[in-house]
Amino acid sequence: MCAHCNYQNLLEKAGVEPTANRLQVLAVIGGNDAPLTAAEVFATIGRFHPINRVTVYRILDLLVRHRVLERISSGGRAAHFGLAPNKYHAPHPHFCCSRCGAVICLNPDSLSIDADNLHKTFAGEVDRIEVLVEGICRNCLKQRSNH
Amino acid sequence: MCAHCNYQNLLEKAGVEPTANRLQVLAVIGGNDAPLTAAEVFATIGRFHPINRVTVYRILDLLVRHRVLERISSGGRAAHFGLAPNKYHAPHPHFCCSRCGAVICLNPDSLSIDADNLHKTFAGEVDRIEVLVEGICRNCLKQRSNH
DNA sequence: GATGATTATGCAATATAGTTGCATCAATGA
DNA sequence: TCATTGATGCAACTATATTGCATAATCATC
Repeated sequence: MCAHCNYQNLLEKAGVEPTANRLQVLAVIGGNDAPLTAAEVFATIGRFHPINRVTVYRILDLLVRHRVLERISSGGRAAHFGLAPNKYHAPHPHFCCSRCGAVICLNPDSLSIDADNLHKTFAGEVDRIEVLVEGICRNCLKQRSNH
Repeated sequence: MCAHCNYQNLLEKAGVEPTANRLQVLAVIGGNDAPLTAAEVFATIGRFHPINRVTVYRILDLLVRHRVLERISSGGRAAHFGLAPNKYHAPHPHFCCSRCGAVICLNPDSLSIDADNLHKTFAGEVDRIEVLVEGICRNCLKQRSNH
């Protein structure tokens, strides 16, 4: 767990019951340095506690709606989930390897975005700006040069 | 068709045979002001020419690999496809309405990104930076205020 | 042209990711 | 204790995408 995050508190502040399953989901996601898919969360929890696949989907949905988690579009088919930005976690872009599919978090200040123009001119409501960097990851580059 | 794009040329320059199906796919996508899903491309072409669903998927894949099209992560489940940026089409962010799922193209200069830091420090290869703005579109805002 | 190789397409089956409907269980308040 | 609400489980289902293999079209060579 990150020193600043008490998962129980996070859930309560967001207005959702801190059930055992929800705490599990949050702990698994918070304990990883990269966003995870629903299937990964399910498999990880399932190694120690029985839980239903659908329950995982429902909890992920709920926590995204309550802004505890954020849903990250990964380039691939499955959505990834990470802790939502908050006081202690700055929003940051994600990298997605188009060869192996790995999704990793980038440093919050690796990119800077100026969205003034958007906010001034866009007629809808802007909730979130997601940045996805696509390319070939370090490992895949290495492998590619090995033949 | 956009004045600057001859689809036949686009395909030839990209090194792919300009078959009738490929031209169809490209024309449908190029003729729309917002990126389309595979299903939408399939349905649109299918109104006039018989084509197989799988063929559409394969053509989309091929054209993305050859950088004629770009795959846009839409927040929702289905990928969207638009013309890839080129001399005449600046890369631009996309907006995705979290209520109705609509995906629309934003003005290229509604956002400006500084990626120097990323390029200087990231150990992998960066091919593309995708920006997805999430929120509520104008129409949905209007509907929401109507009750 | 005819012939063989390569590429493109079609079709059926399958895989993957996510969703729905309904039953049950647990917690909460009257 | 009972009724109500919310959380979870389970099975079936939907949407999206992919695979394997057969056929058709195209291209290069004779």
